[in-house]
Amino acid sequence: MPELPEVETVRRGLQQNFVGRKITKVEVGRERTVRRTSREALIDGLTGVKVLSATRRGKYLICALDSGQKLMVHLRMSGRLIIAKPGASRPPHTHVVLHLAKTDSVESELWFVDPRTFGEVVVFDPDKVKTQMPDLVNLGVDPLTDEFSPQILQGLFKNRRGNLKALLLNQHFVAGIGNIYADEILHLAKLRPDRLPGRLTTATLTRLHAAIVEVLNKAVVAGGSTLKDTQYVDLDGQTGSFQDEHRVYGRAGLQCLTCRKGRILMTVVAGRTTCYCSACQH
DNA sequence: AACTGTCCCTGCAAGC
DNA sequence: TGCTTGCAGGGACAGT
Repeated sequence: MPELPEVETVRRGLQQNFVGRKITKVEVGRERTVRRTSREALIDGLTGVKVLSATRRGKYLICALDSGQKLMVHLRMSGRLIIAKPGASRPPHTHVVLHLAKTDSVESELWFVDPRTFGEVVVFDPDKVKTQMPDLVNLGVDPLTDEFSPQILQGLFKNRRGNLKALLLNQHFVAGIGNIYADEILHLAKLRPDRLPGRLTTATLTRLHAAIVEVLNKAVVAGGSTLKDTQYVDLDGQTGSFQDEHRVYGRAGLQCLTCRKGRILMTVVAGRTTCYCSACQH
């Protein structure tokens, strides 16, 4: 499922294949994908417009447009952005198609494909972000920015109750961590998912901070994780390889690869399937 | 206020 | 074999 590393990989693809190009035509199939506004709003907002940049905040992709508006794409569970040649056969669940003007005499299309239809495509006015995109305003710190430090983490976790994993998954605190990377991060930091965030020492928080940065950066280098379930691929249709480096996710019942002593347990924490080592996570 | 549970949706896999 | 059932999960929202 697209989390920060997958979204960052897609962003890099957009940088290569989408930024600088002009959108000549917009097709919207399923209206649920544009539910925040409307089919007409997306078509009006994108037709004839040039793309200036592709940035990311947490799991949100944001492209600045020469109209002054911005394009937001969220892949949610099963969304994919694919660059394709005009006329290529579109996969099932291709809900939005952007036709791009020729560059170097090559025409192409950007497809938004999303079987589970949780994903979203929106054009919004940056001046009205508070009312049009409240979730974007309430987003926490992005862990791959310089702003993210052990001190910031300490401030966010201070006096927090609930459990550690739920806090990692809460996008209002740290933005971009989903279920897979939360489990991998907690394993690397040697912390149980049910630890109390407010009780962690400075040394432990420093270790957790380092684990967040390390896991996410390694996953970005690997091009994200592709699972059987959602078949995440990048803009060119390439799979990621970080699933080969997973140490706990999807390994329930197996021996721990890190300590070789414990077994990987599977429980439910914060309403999500959770895998951790019974021996080396405390 | 802060935390937990439910829902949205489809494809796939397990079980009868 | 062919059906039904359950599960996967990001984030909004309702409930406690």
